[in-house]
Formats: sequence, C-alpha cells, structure tokens
Amino acid sequence: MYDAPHADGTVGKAMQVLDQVASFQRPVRFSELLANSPFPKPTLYRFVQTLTNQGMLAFDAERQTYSMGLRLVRLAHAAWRHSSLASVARPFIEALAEEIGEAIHLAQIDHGHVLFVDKYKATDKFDTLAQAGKIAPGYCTGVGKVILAFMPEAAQNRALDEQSFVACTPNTHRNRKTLAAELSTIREAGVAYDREEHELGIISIACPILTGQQQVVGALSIATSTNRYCIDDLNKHWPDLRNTANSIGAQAELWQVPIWG
Amino acid sequence: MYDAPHADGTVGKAMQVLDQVASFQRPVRFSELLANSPFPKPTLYRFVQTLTNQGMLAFDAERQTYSMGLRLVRLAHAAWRHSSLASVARPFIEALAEEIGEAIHLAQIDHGHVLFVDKYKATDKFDTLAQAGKIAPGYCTGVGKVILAFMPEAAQNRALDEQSFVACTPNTHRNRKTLAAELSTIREAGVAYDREEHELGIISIACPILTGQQQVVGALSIATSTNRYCIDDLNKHWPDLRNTANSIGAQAELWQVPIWG
DNA sequence: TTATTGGTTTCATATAATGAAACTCGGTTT
DNA sequence: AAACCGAGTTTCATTATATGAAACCAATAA
Repeated sequence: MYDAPHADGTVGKAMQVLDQVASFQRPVRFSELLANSPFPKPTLYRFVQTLTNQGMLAFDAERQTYSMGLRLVRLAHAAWRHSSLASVARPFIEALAEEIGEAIHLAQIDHGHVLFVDKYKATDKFDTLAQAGKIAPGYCTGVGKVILAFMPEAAQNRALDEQSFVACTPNTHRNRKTLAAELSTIREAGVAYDREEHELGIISIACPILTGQQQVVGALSIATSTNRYCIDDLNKHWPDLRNTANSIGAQAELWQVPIWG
Repeated sequence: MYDAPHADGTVGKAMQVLDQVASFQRPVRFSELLANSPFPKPTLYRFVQTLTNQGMLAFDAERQTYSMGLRLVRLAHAAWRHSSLASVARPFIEALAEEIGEAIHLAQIDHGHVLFVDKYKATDKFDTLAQAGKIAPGYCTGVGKVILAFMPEAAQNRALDEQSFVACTPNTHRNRKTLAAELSTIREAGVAYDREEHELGIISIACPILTGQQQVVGALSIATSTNRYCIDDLNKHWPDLRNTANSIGAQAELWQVPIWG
C-alpha cells in the first residue's frame, strides 16, 4: 500500500516508517507496526522514538498508540503553498466552480500516486471521497487517468507498474491492458471520464493541465452525482474546463511550479 | 524561526533541514541553505539529495531550487485527520460559524508553537490546508494566549521561553512579565481577547478546549474586524463559544485525540 | 587566460545505527 | 505464590553509515 523501494540511508528508512504509520489510517500500537515491519524490534523502536521526538509522529501515552504528528501539518502547509498547483490554481477554480455549480477537483502526481491538492465544493449536497491531501488511485479516477495518459512514456510505465487494479466498482479497469487502451484514446481526445469507476454514483470529466512544452503538471475535473447529471451533461462544460486548465497551466509556468512535485 | 534543539541522530538533522527549507517560504537554492546551515557542504548536500529522493523536498531542475515536497501533503492529510482536533471539531465549528457569521479559528499547540489546524470563514467554500498548518505566535493571538494560560506550569514556562515578543502592533506584549500577568487573569476568566495585538484591525475572543481533567487540548476563537465589531460585541457570543468549545472537548476525549499533538 | 562561484564526488575516519540477547514490568495462568 | 507470558525497553559489541576536508568540475566573470 505504501512505497517500498528507495533504500537511501537512515532517513529513508525513517520515512518508510512514517508511511507505514500513515497507512494504518488510525492510531497504531508499536507491536502492530512491528508485525508488518522489515525492521527488527529495537531498530523500529528507536525510529518511532526519534520520529516522536521530532513531532513527526504523536504518541498517545494513555493508549500507547502512535499517530501522525502535527509537525507534518506545519511542513505541509509550506509544501502546499509553494510546490502545489493549488495556490496558483485557486482563483481559476473558484471562477469555474461559480459558473458551473459542481465540485471541482485539482490533482497532481506524486511518485506515481494521484494526489488531490484542492477541492472546491460548490454545493455540500454530496460527499466525494476526495479531500485535499488525500491520495487516490490513478487507474480509476478521471484526474488519475488523464494524468497517466499525458505522462511521458517512461514515467507512465513506471506509474502503471504501481497500480493495484483493485475493483472499486463494476466499472473499474481490472488490468493494465484495458487501461492502457483507454489511455491512448484519452490522450488523443484530451479528456477523460470517470464513469463510476471509483465510486458508484459519482462521475467526472477531467482534462490535463499542460505546460507550454506539453508536460502534464496536473489535472482538473468536474465531478457530479449520477442523480443529477450524466456524462453528456458534463460534456457541455468541456470548453470551460479546458480553458480553465489552460489558464492554470500558463500561470503555473510563470510561477515555475516544480513539475513532478 | 524554526526549532533548533533536538540532536537525535541523523533523521533529526534531516528534519532540521526540512524546517530550514520551510522557513524560507519560497523555493531556495542550495547555496542559500548552506549559508545558514550548521552542516558542512557535502553533508547538507546529501541531506537535500536524500530528502528529494524521498519526496519530502521537491527539486526544480530548471531553477535549481528546492521547495517542500508533496509527500508531506500526503502525510499531513493523515496527521490532520487523526491527530488534530479538526476532524472532531468540524461539525461544531460549522454550526457555530453558521450562527455567528464570523470567522472561527481552531488551534492546537505543537512544540510550543500555536498551530492553526482549521479555519472556517463564513464566506470560504474551499477545503482546508490553505490556512490550516499555519503557525502563529502564542504571545499575541487570542488562541495562543488562552492555550498558554491553561498549560501546565512546566510546559508553560518552556513555551514562554520560546516566545520572541516581536511587536506586531502597538498593542503587542513586548516582554514576558506583562504577558504572564495577563495569562493569569485569562486563566481565571476563562477567556482571552486579542485586541489588535497581532494585526491591526483584527480582534478576537478565544476560549480553551479542555478535557475532563482540565487539560488544554486547543483553543477556539471568533475573529472579526474592528470595522464591524468591538470587543463588547464579541462578548455577546461568549456563551456560544464556550459551549462549542466544551462540546469539542468532550468529543475529543471520546476520540482520544493525542494531547500534545 | 585565469579567477570565482555554485555544485558534485572521493575517501579515510569517526560516528551512529544495528540487532541478538537480555531485561523489566503488568497482567495471566498454573 | 510461583511460573509464565507478551509488550515494551535497554545493553553492548559489531557493523555499516554518515561525515567533512579536500579535491574536482562546470559554468560564468574578470
């Protein structure tokens, strides 16, 4: 579930531990960590200890559990402001959402994962799974597929290798072949659709955010519920969506946002 | 500006580098880092290299600059959900904001710094992380002062030692003595006011979020502009504010949020 | 051409991480 | 009680890793 490779040094291992704690999605005991850890007991012990000292983890003495530390929130604030598209994209998204009245998602790629970096809720009537900072699979979301489709060959292959192809819904791609096929049509068309592939009842239309040299830096999507609209309805917003994405891309270039986060 | 102590091992040093990059508030060159770094050139070099590999930093090859990496956003998402008051407090804050129509701030303590973990602007429909994650000084904000006031003696002393007493406005406390005096009255009253001490034109009323054993876990405030209201007006909302804070405290206890982040 | 500055690599050394084993301490079981 | 756990913590000899002075390598600048 979390990245495994990268054997760079002690800090690499420590970051691996951080990921592991994060993957639990809840406070976790030392022994639970130990059970799925590549590290022997005292090593892991010293890692969680150090990370806790550093505020990267938080230890609840009462329950003897570890969770993610607040220092991360502090650090992420800076990351969000300076390395994500979100800060440059905001005004554009706001304008688009205003006009369309549906939820807008902004995503970037982070080491092969699709990372939602912002979300604008025009209405609070339904709840998607997406929230800022949340990661979502690339193979079954609109933003994910469109980013994958526009990635350079090599990076795409690497990213495809990391996809799990878990069947979230009956419509989800279940293997690399069918996904790859769709990716090339997406690339030609310049649009991707999520036809309830991630969550039943939720559809979206997504398009890439490109730089002048046609590098993908992220993706923008309009998501809605099947109760209200169908794909064809979303298609009417396609020109607006693309314009907004273009504007964001141009602006991002000026601001020189780091390409791969 | 950033924490300096903690000499625990290699990862501690690496985290120090992270903080340093964050403190720049903008993409930064290697040489700039080196200039204010306690580490010799190759050491620092390898740190930024490793951190970049790990996605904790992002390197912009074009401009040769480092900024905070998106992996932090991913990790912070988990932190925010599981270690911050924000997730339990949300519904309460929403209700309060609805009723009052002013901005509500939620803060926690992180290693002596006041950390804004959520902010509800009556007008803002965006997801957090924009404002969340910001740190603010303890000595000149409503939430900061009230948290300090209710901290256990020892922790309070430690935190007071870390305050810089920079004069943000003419009303700002400029030394420990006057602040300490106010803290004890705050503790008795159970309320703190920010009388344009942090930013001219902005006032707030804040109260602590306490557990059953009277431990502070955070603070809640209503902030407004002097253009619209004065302290007395804010005082009218005091009962609502305290009720909300109490509810959050009770709920936090159930959820067993880690006390010191 | 010869400095100069910013970034990268080498390599012997010092230092810090490692992990098997041993220990502590509540709580169970016999 | 005594023996026994299992989760968490500490020790310490060994090993691997981080370290940083110095050297190296571009690219400008003088």
